[in-house]
Amino acid sequence: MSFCYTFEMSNVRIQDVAGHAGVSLMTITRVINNKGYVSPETRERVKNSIKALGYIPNHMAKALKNSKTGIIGNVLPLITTNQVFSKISLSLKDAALPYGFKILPVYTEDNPEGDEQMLHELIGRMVEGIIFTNIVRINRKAMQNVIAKKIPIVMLERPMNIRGVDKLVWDNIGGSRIAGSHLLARGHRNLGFIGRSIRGEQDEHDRFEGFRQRLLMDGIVLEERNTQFTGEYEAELGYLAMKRIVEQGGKKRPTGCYITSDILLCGALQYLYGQELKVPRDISIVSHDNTLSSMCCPPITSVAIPFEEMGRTALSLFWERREEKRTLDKFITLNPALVDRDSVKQL
Amino acid sequence: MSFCYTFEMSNVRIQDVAGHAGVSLMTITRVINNKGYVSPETRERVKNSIKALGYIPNHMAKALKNSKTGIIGNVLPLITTNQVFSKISLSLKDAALPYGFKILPVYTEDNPEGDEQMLHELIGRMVEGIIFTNIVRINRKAMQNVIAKKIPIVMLERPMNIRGVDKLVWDNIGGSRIAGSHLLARGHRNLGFIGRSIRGEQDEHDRFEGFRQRLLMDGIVLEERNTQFTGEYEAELGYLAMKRIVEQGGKKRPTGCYITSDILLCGALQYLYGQELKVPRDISIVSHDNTLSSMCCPPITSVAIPFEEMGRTALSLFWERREEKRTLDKFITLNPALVDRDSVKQL
DNA sequence: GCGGAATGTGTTAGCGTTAACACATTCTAT
DNA sequence: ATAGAATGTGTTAACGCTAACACATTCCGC
Repeated sequence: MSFCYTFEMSNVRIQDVAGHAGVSLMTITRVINNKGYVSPETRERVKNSIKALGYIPNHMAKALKNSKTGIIGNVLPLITTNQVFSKISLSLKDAALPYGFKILPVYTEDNPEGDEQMLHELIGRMVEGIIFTNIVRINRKAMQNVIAKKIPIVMLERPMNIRGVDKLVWDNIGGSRIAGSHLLARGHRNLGFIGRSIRGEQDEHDRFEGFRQRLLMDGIVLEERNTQFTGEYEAELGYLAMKRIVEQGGKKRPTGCYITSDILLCGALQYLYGQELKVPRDISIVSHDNTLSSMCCPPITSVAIPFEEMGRTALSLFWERREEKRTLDKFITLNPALVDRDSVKQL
Repeated sequence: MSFCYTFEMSNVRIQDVAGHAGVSLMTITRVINNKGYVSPETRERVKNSIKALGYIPNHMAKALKNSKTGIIGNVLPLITTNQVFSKISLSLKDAALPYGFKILPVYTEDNPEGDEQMLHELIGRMVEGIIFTNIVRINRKAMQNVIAKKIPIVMLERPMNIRGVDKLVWDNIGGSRIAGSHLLARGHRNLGFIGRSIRGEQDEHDRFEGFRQRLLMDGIVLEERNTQFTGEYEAELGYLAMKRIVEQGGKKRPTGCYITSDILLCGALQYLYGQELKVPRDISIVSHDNTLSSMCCPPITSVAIPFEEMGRTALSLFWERREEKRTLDKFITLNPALVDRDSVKQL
């Protein structure tokens, strides 16, 4: 009689707890949600019943009843080699915590139908906000349907041109300018550039333009043979790009080079390693992203993406629209900073 | 009258579609779920109404009604530098697709209370299975509560010793033996080892033991000064470990070295780079994980974790327990394979 | 021409939860 | 003493969906 077994029913409902504690189910809700009046004794009894039965609240039922899930969807491309995405996702998760929200990552399939399905997936799960990471080309109509539902939306890094959403990017032009300044400040005049593409997304275009323009400010023109566009972020393409720059340069090869992605950087360094060219002895290098650059041989000076600030800002944008009913779109640009790892030689 | 506006109500319910199409709501369900008889004309009309109203099924309500969510929880540690976890998570996602399941990643907080909360979170979301990645020390009682609910559970990489769950690991002993064999086959006799710890998790212990034993088979004893345990997977610690091995070895420093993690590898390579020691000219290296090793300078021969197979096997274990009502626990060990990148010199 | 199957649609109840209201009882201020 | 607030608990209906059942109508074989 006084033995207290833990009954492990497969599904303990509030109703069951109510029966066990000898009260109505509303009292249980009140204890769980800390709402309304419950006498201390009853509260204690209910708490014991909850423990005894191993009751676990059912989020689905709660969500259905309250139209609240406490979930923000995070749409991101599925790439494990590029840590940029996972770092952003992580920063979002951390930033969401104080607001009492959870981040639900979902991956783009990179086709218009998949987009629509993914958005339906999110809406169907009753997310209360959506944060898009690095998504450019999402089905426009599907997006507008979501916006019409008044769900706060934040677009990170590569926002699409659409109204009713907030945009948050870091300053790729500024970051690349900093990279250029750093190389110039240490006396480099003959410079190279390895990036993904100019005919691509805005961010990559900006990284090229920022660097080019900074050089121009000092009257330096980026030579065509020292400018390599790879088309994709792949180590192998970085390797080939650096190979071309070195081979085509001959004696006149650049003394310094800016590489717009740590993935490309890795490949480029592999080529240099094979050629017995040392950094920064034989060539100075600055990269962008600051993800893998700390792990490279040698560690590379890199333009750091402000991940934490990104997460925090994204969530405050979400919150403003949600709680403060802001309807005006915001477009925020964060400033990157250089992490110096001495991969640029003083000439 | 014939104009067809797209009404963007914030919440279109089946009921609304039913009203629009002039049928009862059951007919709508039948069309959506492709169940039961619906005449072609009615079906067409319903489909049009669904489109016109922009109806999106509510997963929460569905889940509540059907006790089915189509979601498998994936518990994993939150580390962005180590790609092992994200690669496993990705392989699970891909493997889950043909079964019609989605993977919901949740992160461990690394404290017993957090564990319990996280499990409650998953149960509350009505996941139909849980896959633990690299989780050793989870609140035992909380785990048993979950097992009692008959939710299929698979533990990957570092399974805890508990009944009622399936375990899936890769052969760390075998993998390290392969690493040893590779170095021995190319004539190396004076060998080094850099790993995390022997007093730690089983997997790291196995990686050490496998390597040590393979060497012993050829009568080679791993010298203590050539054996470095770092305690954590951090690049800096790999750097220091390699530094010690090289400095303490002097002229007798090892000709080859096995490093049990790509993170440690990166640090070790940075030290070698700084000392003008080239791989494999001055020292040969084999690593474990095959994540960053392809990005290193130079690319490093590595024991590859069979990520895809891991995902597929994990899901078939889940499926067996679920559909085929298997109750006997399974413990499966997968075999790693060496990816040769010529970072070991023939002596 | 009639029983049984196939076809097509509707009604009811309930998944687990909680807001809104209702109803007691006790306390407080005048 | 008594209105009104504070305290404590219960009842009802609904969130959006679908299984189970009910009820038509048409078709087919003998």
